Amino acid sequence: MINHGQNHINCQRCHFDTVCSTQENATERLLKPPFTIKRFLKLKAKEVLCVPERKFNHFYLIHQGAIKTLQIEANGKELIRGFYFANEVLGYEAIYPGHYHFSAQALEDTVVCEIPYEQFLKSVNRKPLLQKQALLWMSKQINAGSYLALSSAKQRLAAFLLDLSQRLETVDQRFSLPMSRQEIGNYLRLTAETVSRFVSKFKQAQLLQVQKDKIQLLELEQLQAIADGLI
Amino acid sequence: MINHGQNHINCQRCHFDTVCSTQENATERLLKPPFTIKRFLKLKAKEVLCVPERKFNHFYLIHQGAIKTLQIEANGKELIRGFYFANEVLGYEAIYPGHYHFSAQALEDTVVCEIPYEQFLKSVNRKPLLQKQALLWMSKQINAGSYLALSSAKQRLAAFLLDLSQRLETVDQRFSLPMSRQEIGNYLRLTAETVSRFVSKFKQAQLLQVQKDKIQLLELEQLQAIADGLI
DNA sequence: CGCCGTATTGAGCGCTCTCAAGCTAGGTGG
DNA sequence: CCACCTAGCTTGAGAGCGCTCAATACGGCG
Repeated sequence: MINHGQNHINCQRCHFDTVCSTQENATERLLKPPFTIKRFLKLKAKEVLCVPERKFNHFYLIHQGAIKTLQIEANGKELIRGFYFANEVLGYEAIYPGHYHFSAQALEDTVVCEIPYEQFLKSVNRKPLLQKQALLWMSKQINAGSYLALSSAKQRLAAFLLDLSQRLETVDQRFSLPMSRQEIGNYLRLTAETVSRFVSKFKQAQLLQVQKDKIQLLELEQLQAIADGLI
Repeated sequence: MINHGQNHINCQRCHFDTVCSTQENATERLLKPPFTIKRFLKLKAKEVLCVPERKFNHFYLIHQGAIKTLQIEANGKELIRGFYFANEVLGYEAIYPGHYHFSAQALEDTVVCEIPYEQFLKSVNRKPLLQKQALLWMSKQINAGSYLALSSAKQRLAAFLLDLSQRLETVDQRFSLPMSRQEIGNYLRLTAETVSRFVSKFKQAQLLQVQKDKIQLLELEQLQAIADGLI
């Protein structure tokens, strides 16, 4: 089950710091009704955060862990729409339809912060800087996963790995893949076998080291060249 | 060359009506410096609206016509990122990087309205409703072209045609394709030949009528079923 | 009418998928 | 401690979808 609580959370780098009651001074807090603006949810691996058709009311900021969003196609296939990691926000895509049209599921033990949209809107109206920030985040989201348009499996996989290594803010490009080969393939429109084959080829070419979910990118420039279709 | 002017433009359905000087009353106008908030640009077919690396300062609302955005990949291939039609806005994706990372080119004779971003931000701060609208539009943009993730050529093409027929607000699903087969393919990650082949197959199956760029969708449900991977 | 760019259609190839058989690592129970 | 089990990963062989290359048809325009 989802565990609510606020202990041991580091809010220092949160996008929503200016929305957040913990960041506001006493005067501001007195002007507002006595509710908690944010709420933490602790999810175990594989736990579901939201389901399709659920009304959109909240953003979810990932504090720790990883989330995947997915749709079930009419033909029954699972289609992964995105991965979300620490300091990223889930929910912008649900504003327009007014409901989530995807499921969101934790890939590993994860802590998210639930931010009421209405509260966010009110906060935005009082804070021009937050307004500007919100447009920036959403603009960033529009550009997310643009490498999915690349034509070959090799290109998309190389671009995906480079993207991960950036977003996970790794040291030495060393990180754990929180998702399975099947999930990577599903996201990149490839089969798990094809993902596995190209990971092996990259390993053989000494562009990376990999052992199950432990991976380290070694030759960033070459991987980038592959993503760019130059190799 | 780009022709500036404001004659014969219908602003009734514009997203930005509340930003627009022509919509504001005299009192509001007196409070502001004497500049034109919006400016119309008339583009001939194939004319370029913006180029990569140009600093982002403006949204472009398409009043009439059609625009494509494209990038040149490192390997020299043209990659079409999106099509924009009447009443759609180009530019949200450039907020975050701070510059356009694509070219935008008119597919046919086109009229766009240039809206300064800074002006837009100021307007947003005074108008909570516009604020809410802006988030809606950007959210919509995040979801745009989601059918590009579909796995087969047939699915993507069917979804594309259905998308066009909606966005062009056609009568009887009858419309003109403003882009070439090559451009469709380029957007859908297919070759022009593959596009042509499947258009022919759809025609043969009497799902649509087509003659060069004139097209009429006949069997929407069947096309949708194809897009859904059910056929 | 002839020219040229675009669209169509065909034949063969190659990349990615499908299906299937090992392999590995982690967990369980004797 | 090890045999066993299971889920996910790897690797191989063959098939099929979409690409490449090429020939032909169409249509707009000078």
